[in-house]
Amino acid sequence: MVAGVSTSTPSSPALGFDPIAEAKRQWDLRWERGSAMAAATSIMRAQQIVLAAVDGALRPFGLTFARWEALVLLSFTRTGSLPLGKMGERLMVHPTSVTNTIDRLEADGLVERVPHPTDRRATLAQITAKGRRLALRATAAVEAVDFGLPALGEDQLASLTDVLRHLRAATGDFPAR
Amino acid sequence: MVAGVSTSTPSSPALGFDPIAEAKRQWDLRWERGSAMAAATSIMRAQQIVLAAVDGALRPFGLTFARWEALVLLSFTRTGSLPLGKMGERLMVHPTSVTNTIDRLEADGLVERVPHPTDRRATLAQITAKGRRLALRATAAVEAVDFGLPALGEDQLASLTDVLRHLRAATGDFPAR
DNA sequence: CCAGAATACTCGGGCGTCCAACTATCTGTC
DNA sequence: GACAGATAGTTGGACGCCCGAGTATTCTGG
Repeated sequence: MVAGVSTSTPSSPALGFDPIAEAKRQWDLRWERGSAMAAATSIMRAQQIVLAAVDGALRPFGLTFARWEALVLLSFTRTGSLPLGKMGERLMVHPTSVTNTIDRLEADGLVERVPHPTDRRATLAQITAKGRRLALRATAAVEAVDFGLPALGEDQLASLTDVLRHLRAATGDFPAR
Repeated sequence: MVAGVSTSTPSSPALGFDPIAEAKRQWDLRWERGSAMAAATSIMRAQQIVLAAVDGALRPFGLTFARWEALVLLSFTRTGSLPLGKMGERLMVHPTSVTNTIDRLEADGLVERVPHPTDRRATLAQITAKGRRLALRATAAVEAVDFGLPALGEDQLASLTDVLRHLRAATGDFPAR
């Protein structure tokens, strides 16, 4: 988790109000930076929602968001393989997370570990034929739920991605140029 | 973890480009809904960034985002206590997560479990004096890092919260009215 | 050419989140 | 008043994420 495997939203809306709006109201009464508090909390919650929707769509295929992302990344490459380190960079996760993800994909026969041809330190993850087939079907399912964002229009999606790109750039996700 | 305790961004920007922009480019060549893919991925990554920043700020106090949120929620109430179930609703997390969070806060003497006065099924989490003191100091630290969003302006924060509110409303986080 | 630094990956541990299942208790209805 | 159903919380298991530390290999400067 950020996050384990989840299928649905944790709790039903037993509340009669927006919990984040309420938190911001309370916050503004006492401290500073209420807007940042509300935005940060919204991001945390949005991640839960997206993850739950996508994981739910992937469950029938025995995949999770993390494993599916790795599979798709490999299927995008020319050779169907990538050093684990490169995968970590592209997926923006810690090296140990890649090890974990590939462990599980390999156990399911969707990926194979093969030695790097020239660098004996490195290991390549190679997608299998079975992995390619599953990736295609799973991807259709993820598209079908619109990545957990069916409620947003094209302009909202663009706005979201744009604002978050500023955040990522400032945090060093990629050279701000 | 959603997500364990993290202090910094996982990998340095060894890449010369934006991984999400690159993924969208590749995606648009093959499938549909590239905008949703990019937005969803951005949300996932933004959550990691925010969590890492806030957890880092809270580390000196022995707290995490989840535990700090719970502590602040209790400190906002009139009596300094709340049934665990209510906390789950407000924090928008699964009941078992609340149990876990309160377990750890209680182990540190920041919270106490007390029986509900009228409902013997329920348990109240009661913030202690020590908990109140720590919450104040920890909150200052979280404000100091701007909730992990120092790069965003007031308008960007508002835009972000607004778009994500649509998403949450559509997903049933609260009555859309 | 070789020692020290850097890089690639793995292992063990900790944390947070969810689900399924279970116990205890309350509530509504006949 | 009794029973079925709903509600509150916990336990055990699975997953993903991170960090610190350790091994193997490659790179680099004197």
